[in-house]
Formats: sequence, C-alpha cells, structure tokens
Amino acid sequence: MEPQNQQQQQQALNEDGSSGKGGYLCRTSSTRWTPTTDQIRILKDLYYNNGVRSPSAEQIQRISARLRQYGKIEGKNVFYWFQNHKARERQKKRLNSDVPMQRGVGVGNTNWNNTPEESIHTKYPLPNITSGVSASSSSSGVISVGHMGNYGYGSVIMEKSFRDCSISNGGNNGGVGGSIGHNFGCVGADPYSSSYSTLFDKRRLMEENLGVQ
Amino acid sequence: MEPQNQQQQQQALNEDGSSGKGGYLCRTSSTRWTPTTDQIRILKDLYYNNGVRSPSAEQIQRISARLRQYGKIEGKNVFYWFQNHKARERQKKRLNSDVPMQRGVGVGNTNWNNTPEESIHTKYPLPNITSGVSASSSSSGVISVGHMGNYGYGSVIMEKSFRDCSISNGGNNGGVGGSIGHNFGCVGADPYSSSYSTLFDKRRLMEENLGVQ
DNA sequence: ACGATATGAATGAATG
DNA sequence: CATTCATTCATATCGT
Repeated sequence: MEPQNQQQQQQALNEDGSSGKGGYLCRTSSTRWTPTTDQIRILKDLYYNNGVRSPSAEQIQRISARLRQYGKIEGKNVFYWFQNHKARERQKKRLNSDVPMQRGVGVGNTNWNNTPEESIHTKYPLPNITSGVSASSSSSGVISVGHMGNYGYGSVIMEKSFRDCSISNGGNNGGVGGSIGHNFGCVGADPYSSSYSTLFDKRRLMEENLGVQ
Repeated sequence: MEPQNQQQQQQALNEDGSSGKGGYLCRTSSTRWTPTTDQIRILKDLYYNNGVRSPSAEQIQRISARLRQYGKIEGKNVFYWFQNHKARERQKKRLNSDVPMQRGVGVGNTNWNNTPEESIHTKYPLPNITSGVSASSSSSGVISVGHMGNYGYGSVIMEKSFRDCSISNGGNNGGVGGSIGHNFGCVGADPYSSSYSTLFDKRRLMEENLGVQ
C-alpha cells in the first residue's frame, strides 16, 4: 500500500451516476467504493491514532459523513473498511507466526508483518469521536483533520484504467448544492432488488453493523 | 499464452533471507515473491493432488515452512497463491460457460488449467499426502484434509453474483456548500437512536444507521 | 521495444 | 470475527 506506488485513487468527485450502462453491460460501473487518499488517510488516522477498531453505528454514521466531503461513501463502506482492516491485521499475524522479517530490509515488504503504523505526523488534538452518541455539543467538525496536504501515498494519479465505461453523462453533481433526486438511470426498474435488498431482509444483514455481535 | 511452460524463474534462490544485515538496498527481490519451480510444484501438488484449496492459517504456516527450504517465502505468499489459483481457475471456468465462446477456433479442449507437469493424475480425494515432497524432517503432514475436497462451486455453479448496477449512492453527496446537516440536527425523530429498537429490523437498521440507501 | 498474458498482491464486499 | 470471493492493480515474462 503505502510503501509502494500503487496509485489507483480516483478523484473524489466521480459521483458516477452509476453510469447509464453506456454501451456496455450494466456492470461496467465500478460498483465498489474506491476510497480516495484523503478518505484512507482519515480512516487510518482513526484506526491507528484514535484506536477506532469497530466503530458503532453512530460512529460510522459520523465518520462516513465526514468522509463524504472527500468523495462518495456510504456507511457500509466505513463499516467494511474497519472490519477488513482489523481482520487483515490479525490474519497477517496469524499466517506468519514466526517469519524472519529481517529488519526493514529492502525487501519491499508491502507491510504484511511489519508494524502497521500510519501515524500521521500532523498530530492534532483530536476530538474524541469514540464517545459517540452523546456528542451533544459535538463540534460541527466532528473529527476535523487539519492538514490536508498529501504527504505521501499515491499522489501521482494516473487516470484509472479505461475500464470504466465512459462516464456517459457528466452527471455528477459533486459540489453543487443541488442534490437532485439523482436517480441513476441504469435500470429503471428496481435494479438490485434481489442482489442487495434481499440480502438485507433475509439475512441478519450486517448484524454486526451495530456492534451487535 | 502458453501454460505449457510454467517455468517461472529460479534466480531468486540466493535470497539469504535473514542475513538482511544492514538492510541496505538488497534490492534483490523487487517486491514480489517469485516462486521457485520446486515451490510451485509442491503447491500444485497440494492443490490438485490433495485438494487443498483454501488452507487454514495453520496449514499455511506449515506449508510455507516447508516451502521455505526451496526459497524465501512467507505465509502470505502461500495464502495468496491458493487464493489466486482458485480464483483464476474459477474465473476461467466461468468465462467459459458464460460466454459460449463462439469461434470454433482450435481451442478445442479448453485446457486452461491443465497443469503441464503436475496435472491431476490422481483425483484429489485421496489420502496420499505430500507426494514426494517432504525432504526435511519436520513436517508433519501438512495435509490434513483427507478428502473433503469437494467444496461448493464445482458442480452447481450458479453463482449468485449479479452485482450490476450499483446504484447505491446516497442522498447527499459531494460536499456541497450546504453542508450536511446530519446529527445534532435535532431531528425530531432521531433516526438512529439505536437503542434496542433497531435490533429488530436489521434492514432498517442498516439503512438508518449506516446510511445505506 | 511493445503488447499480451500470467500471476503476485491488495482490498472491497460478503458470508457463516 | 474468521474466511472466502471478486476485482483490480502491479509487474514479471514471453512472443512477435
């Protein structure tokens, strides 16, 4: 991740109206959330510097709201991010319980068994978001991050692969207040009735979502 | 594509592994693990002749420990190897069935995953462990799975992967000067008050609490 | 030298 | 939480 180049972050504004499927299949639109560098930076900051590991629903809500200003994101993305991050950290440990890990040699280890650390050098008095609910006076900024300059992490950008269908209409309203109803065209008729919602109803659906494990 | 020649590369053997020392350059392995032919042979043997598809963390540890005598390797390498091997095998297969593969080109026998050397001489469900691998002491047998191989996919397939049209998207997006009112908005209803009520309907829960639309 | 392909690595999303 | 799946990125390798 960090140590390497690996730039894949795309702009934060690709609201991508799920693309109208353009001429390709309907699945052309990259369905999955692609975190922007800023979002990742913040998430890691929360994870490492704030010890957030399994945020509650309220926290997730706030975090995603805050991250939203850096790009499209949903609560579940935040949820999964923390889950995965934690799981992978553990798995890493589990897979090589020993392993040489010869000093930071130039093996170019993409961090698997090296100390996960992100530490943003910009230390700032971070408001405790963990408290969650009773944020009462919660500062509007919620987490506030200060320092936005990229300090590393892919920066170069390089245009994502042309895989995505051409945006078709520029339809992203990123930025402008007009949060129009925005209805993705894709399929007029209830696009993912079965793929997604079904899951929700059927399964406990993110039972963990609320930390209700 | 010539699967025929799986002769990866064997130049990476010198990797001392622990000698690391100064941790200076040591740019040898440019980052990526390059399995030696022996390692690949063993991995394939496990995969095809022993039905190992998704080794558990413990198995991975043992496997990697065993393979280490043939070259530098870490647990994650083994993990990824199986992960990828299985995924690609499935991917190929899926591609085949999905797309009728028009064009009667000489493709004839879809030999995608036919392993040149290893191949599946013997079906996997057999107790035979480690075919000729274990050179060193240690090693207990890695195997474990006496059989089980089966594993879903194979026959039925059916996939439930219709992840098309993402839609997703949330009501608000892109920053917007309007700011996001969320929390402390004192929204009369306070959507995600969580508490107990939420537990009832997971779906609702997800939507309300995680912002999934 | 490129372009295509094979494959290691990473990670979002799910499932159990 | 542990595991698994699907996709995608990155890069080594080979063919022309």
